[in-house]
Amino acid sequence: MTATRMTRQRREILDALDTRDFRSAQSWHERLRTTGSGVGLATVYRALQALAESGEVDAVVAESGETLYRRCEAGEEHHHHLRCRVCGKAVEIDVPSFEEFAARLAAEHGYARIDHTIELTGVCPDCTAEGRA
Amino acid sequence: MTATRMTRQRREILDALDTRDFRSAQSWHERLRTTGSGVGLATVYRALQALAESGEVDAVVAESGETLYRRCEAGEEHHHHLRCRVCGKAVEIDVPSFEEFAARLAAEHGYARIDHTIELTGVCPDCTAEGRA
DNA sequence: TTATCTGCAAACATTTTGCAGCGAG
DNA sequence: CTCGCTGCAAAATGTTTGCAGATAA
Repeated sequence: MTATRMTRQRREILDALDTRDFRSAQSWHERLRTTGSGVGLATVYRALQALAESGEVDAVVAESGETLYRRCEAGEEHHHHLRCRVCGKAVEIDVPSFEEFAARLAAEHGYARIDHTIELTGVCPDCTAEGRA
Repeated sequence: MTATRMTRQRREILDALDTRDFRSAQSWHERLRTTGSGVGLATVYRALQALAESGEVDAVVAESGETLYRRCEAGEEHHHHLRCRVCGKAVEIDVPSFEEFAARLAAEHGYARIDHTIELTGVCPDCTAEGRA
């Protein structure tokens, strides 16, 4: 049996994740240190991985190859994001009928165990205003 | 002014790329060596980068964080892929009206300079048959 | 008690860069 | 002749792992 211990570090990470931004493991770690926590980087990586696996956080791979994490809404199901390339802020969007479309397409080509990723990126209103892009 | 010289290495890389598979830079490099070419790994990275920038190859980021490259059809426009998670084989697909959908959505949220990535993955018929997944 | 978690440092994998020499134009 | 390209090896990045000690349950 695999348990999951709620350690101080784990709690701190969960707390820090309580924002709507997608950030890299390193970024979260930095934020934690700033906030006074002494969590180790490896621990952050391990925790985020575990959380992603159990579905408590979303993970997306950026163009740079970094993996970005963000807290999921509780009980949330499959969804997609529109993320700002500059500040990382993301809004959740609804892609109606896409699941269905993907399934049909997959069947057509004989592919099994289909999965899909839709990444929408742009520059959010704030960043546009500040000319940061 | 920036020129682009057609060297032996560049030609070899372009030739090797003449297949429909998405592969990592390292994988293409390995293939080149097998084929008898002595191109250096750094050169392959630099060439693929340049080619991706000029639109001659497609680049996608895998879940592992690796960047995968594939030759583009000449004059091809925006399109998407259904890629096999096991062998990497990809078929091109058409996602009707998605561009339009993305644009509308972006406007709704005030996001500018929208871009999107749709990655469909699955296990292709061959790999399913061979129980490789 | 004891299996899991933690921190650290070392190991890894992928990609980038510095530099001296080569060679396309 | 020039300036971009190449190979090599070193460096940078992002992430993972081994291990001994700490600690939830």
